[in-house]
Amino acid sequence: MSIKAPRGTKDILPPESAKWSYMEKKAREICRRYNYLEIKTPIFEHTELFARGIGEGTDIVQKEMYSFTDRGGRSITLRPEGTAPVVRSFLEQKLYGQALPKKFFYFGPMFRYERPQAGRYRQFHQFGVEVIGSDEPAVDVETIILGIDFIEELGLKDFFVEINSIGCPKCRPRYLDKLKNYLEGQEDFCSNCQNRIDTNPLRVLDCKNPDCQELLKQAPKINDFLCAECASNFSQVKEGLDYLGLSYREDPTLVRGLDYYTNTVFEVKSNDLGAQDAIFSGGRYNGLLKEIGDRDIPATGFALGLERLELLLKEEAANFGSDLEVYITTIGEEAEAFSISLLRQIRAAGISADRDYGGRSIGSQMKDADRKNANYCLIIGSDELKSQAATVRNMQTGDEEEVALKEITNYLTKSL
RNA sequence: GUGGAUGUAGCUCAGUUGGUAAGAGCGCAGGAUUGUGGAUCCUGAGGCCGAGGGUUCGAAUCCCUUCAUCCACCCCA
Repeated sequence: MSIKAPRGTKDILPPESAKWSYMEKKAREICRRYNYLEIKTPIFEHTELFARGIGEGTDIVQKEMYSFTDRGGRSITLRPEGTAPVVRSFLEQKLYGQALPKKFFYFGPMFRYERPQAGRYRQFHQFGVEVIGSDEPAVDVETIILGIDFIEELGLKDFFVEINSIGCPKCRPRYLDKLKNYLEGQEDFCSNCQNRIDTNPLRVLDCKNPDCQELLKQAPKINDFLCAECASNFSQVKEGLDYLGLSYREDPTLVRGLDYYTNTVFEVKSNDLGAQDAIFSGGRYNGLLKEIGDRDIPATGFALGLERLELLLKEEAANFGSDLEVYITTIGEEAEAFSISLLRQIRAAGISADRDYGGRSIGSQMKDADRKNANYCLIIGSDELKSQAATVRNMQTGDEEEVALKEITNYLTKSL
């Protein structure tokens, strides 16, 4: 094999693909219950959308984007995340003229140029929700609990929620000043952190270096600097989560890698993943619509990594495949020819049915039926053609019964 | 982008100091059972030993390069 899938991409084959269908089906069902409607946006956008939306200084924009120049000389980027495109669409289609907020969900592939690792791919898939046009803490709470419902109904138990508020453009600068002052007074931060003190001091907070973490214990906490509005907003979010009985950890060092966040940010992590342990995360991005479209409209949402979720669903793979209901084995050419119309008739009745195409021995056909986990085998040979009946074999019990051909779909429908 | 580990049959893996070493199990195909699956037994197909180059009389084995995978860092979904 000379041509392989590009680095960081992968094929999703049966039976694994059944798990993906199941995850998507479940997500759609939850969204229906919460009255979130699907939005589909292009897989590529103008590079500028992400540069401005996500932030020029972020890792995503600086080193992770799949960007190229198209034949018309435009700079195009394969979307690295879903929020900026949804916001672009909202603004372009002038949805702000409708009753707000608008509640959307989306599915689809995202692209980031990174070294692949457990739970991290260059093409990966996200399920996300966005609520545009409300500043109510109740909306933040709703998106979080929607995501929690989703993963809980898929059977996940071993996860935890971390939340924080990173304030707004009114109160954050005051905090950043204080933080910067403190950080500059320390000598012993790692080189990475040293660089960030100037470029993005907030990001110093989530450095994983234990020495840095130690130094950060004394650092000023943003919670002490939130303006009255942000503080009230944050406590209402926490109150909402309390009402719902959702336990969470407040983590004052939780900040996000994307520039557009304001107020509430959160991450939901698993204990069963490797270093890439975030299942879904998000928060409020009240500044993004202004940044992209000069309209001051608040919004909030999250994105969930489907590959990571799928890793956590690995063990129950067997539950997601569906068995074949009927397998037709034939003996002789006449029976084989006849089975074509019988198959269609059975399939038309809504029953899944298949056959062997190799003209093989009855034994081989039965073996194939067994491998496909068929519930019933129909045996059609010259005897059956003569009597216009089929031998129906229950593959679990081995019991066999003669059933008239014109009764066959009724019989199968009742038995299955 | 940085560091470490690993690439041998469809899958999981053996392969000794470089020298009859291209192997096993599972899976697949056929048969024992030509009209009956699962168990057992028999037979068979399937490999450029990741790729390229080098050292050597001789390379799956040693060296270099490259590609890929896994893990960690960075960062995130």
